[in-house]
Amino acid sequence: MANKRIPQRQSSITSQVLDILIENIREGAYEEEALPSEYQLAHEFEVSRATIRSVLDRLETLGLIYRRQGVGTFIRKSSQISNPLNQFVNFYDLIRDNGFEPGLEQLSAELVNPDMDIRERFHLESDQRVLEVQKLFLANGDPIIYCKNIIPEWVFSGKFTPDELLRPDAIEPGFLSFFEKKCQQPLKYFISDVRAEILIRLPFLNMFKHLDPLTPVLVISEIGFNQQDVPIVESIEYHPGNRMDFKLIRIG
Amino acid sequence: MANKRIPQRQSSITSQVLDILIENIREGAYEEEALPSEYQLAHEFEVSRATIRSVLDRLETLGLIYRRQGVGTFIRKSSQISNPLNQFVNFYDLIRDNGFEPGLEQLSAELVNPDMDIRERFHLESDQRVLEVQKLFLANGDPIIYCKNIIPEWVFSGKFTPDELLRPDAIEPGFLSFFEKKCQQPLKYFISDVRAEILIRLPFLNMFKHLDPLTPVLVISEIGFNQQDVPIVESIEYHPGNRMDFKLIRIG
DNA sequence: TAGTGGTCTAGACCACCAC
DNA sequence: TGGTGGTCTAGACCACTAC
Repeated sequence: MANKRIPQRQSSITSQVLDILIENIREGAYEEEALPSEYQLAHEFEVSRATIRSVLDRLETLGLIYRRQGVGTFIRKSSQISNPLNQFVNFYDLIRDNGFEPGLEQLSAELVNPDMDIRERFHLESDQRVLEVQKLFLANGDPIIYCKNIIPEWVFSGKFTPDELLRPDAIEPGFLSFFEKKCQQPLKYFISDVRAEILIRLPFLNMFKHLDPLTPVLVISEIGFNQQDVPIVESIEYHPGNRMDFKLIRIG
Repeated sequence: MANKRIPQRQSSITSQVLDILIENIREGAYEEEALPSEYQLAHEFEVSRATIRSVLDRLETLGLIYRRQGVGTFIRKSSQISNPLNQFVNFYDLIRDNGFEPGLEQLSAELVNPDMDIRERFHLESDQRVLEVQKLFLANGDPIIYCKNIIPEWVFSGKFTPDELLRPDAIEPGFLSFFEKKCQQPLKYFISDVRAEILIRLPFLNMFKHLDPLTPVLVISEIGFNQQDVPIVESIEYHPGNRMDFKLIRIG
């Protein structure tokens, strides 16, 4: 039960331990759903118990584990499938985790002059453009999520030729690493807004022809911020028909 | 700028500091939206910096503050209005915070024999009953949230006469303190599920007669667990028409 | 009683930012 | 350069659970 991997100083020790533990949990290490004790983990990873505890705190708010005082730390089995409302999530992986064959279709990608609304949201001058990408995620070939991303030009300017940028694989899969690796602007947090809609009231009805126009649609609009708290992306996601679970854990 | 209140050992120091800071923030103390530095707070409250940091961590995930390395800790102004998807929330207060006059109408309250579904969810034997409460929250007199609570009898048995229990003010307002104070079973966490629906497909259409039957409805079903991870309440909330913001902050 | 998680401390060093 | 938040340590004591 020893961990071969011991964190090195490059990114923070905490985030390395976090990654390792998440991987271990997903791979089904840890028999009986019980993690080693905090003392043991601290010893195995050669870090202090405080560090281990901060990692376990993260795992707890993510809903991956629960802890019982005097007993131990356990894997929350029901939540092996990630709950996208609690964490940054890659839809491609999420669809696969839900047992479907994921697919992606890029509908459009263009540099446009934003309207006033968008300009204000991103604090843009009137001559600055934004990249607008529309795409469709598929599950077993069926459209399941319609998604629209808006990214101000300054975020990626100079790093891509227009050609590279508009290619379907420029951003996805790996939305998050696009910002981190390619733009050197990792996302720090999202502010999201959740609401309900009806398919017939939405402008892209035609993409979901196979669905009843009265299908309810869960709409999540998110604004992503970089380390300096500057908004660098807006993402609006439409989930018709409640085909996926949106779980959420709130800890008092 | 000194804090008159210094935490005493009764509940945890952390949660006392948390309460005080939340109160200070809501009251608009802290000029310029900047909190004192962590060292200063530690000194004012006479606790260690680690304790202060764990409190600030909580405030950050609640979306109440943000931190800038090398600069300071600031109040997130946009989020003075609480985001109920991130924290335990009292709808009564939430409605008031959104600028409406809150109201509450209890539609029914009865002890019933649960169906199989509920029995399984709460691990109940077939002779155990549950309290089922239906209520309507009002904003300026208009119904705005329809809510159904289910609580197994063992949670409160022996603590109330049937008469007390079925009174409209037995549970609300102060849903959370009902469990903490009256049942001695504070809620530790909720697992929620978020989905979209359409008013016309729901069985209580008649309560929202003034609304278009095609109004979209945000549905949040939650199961609340006590300190021993035993489910003690189910709450299903229907929010027609997106009249309130459901904000959410996710931190990477 | 032994072992677990929960809380808290005191102190160190780093990374970042403004001046 | 000084002050801020970010990370990490080592150790203490408490509260709870199981045996």
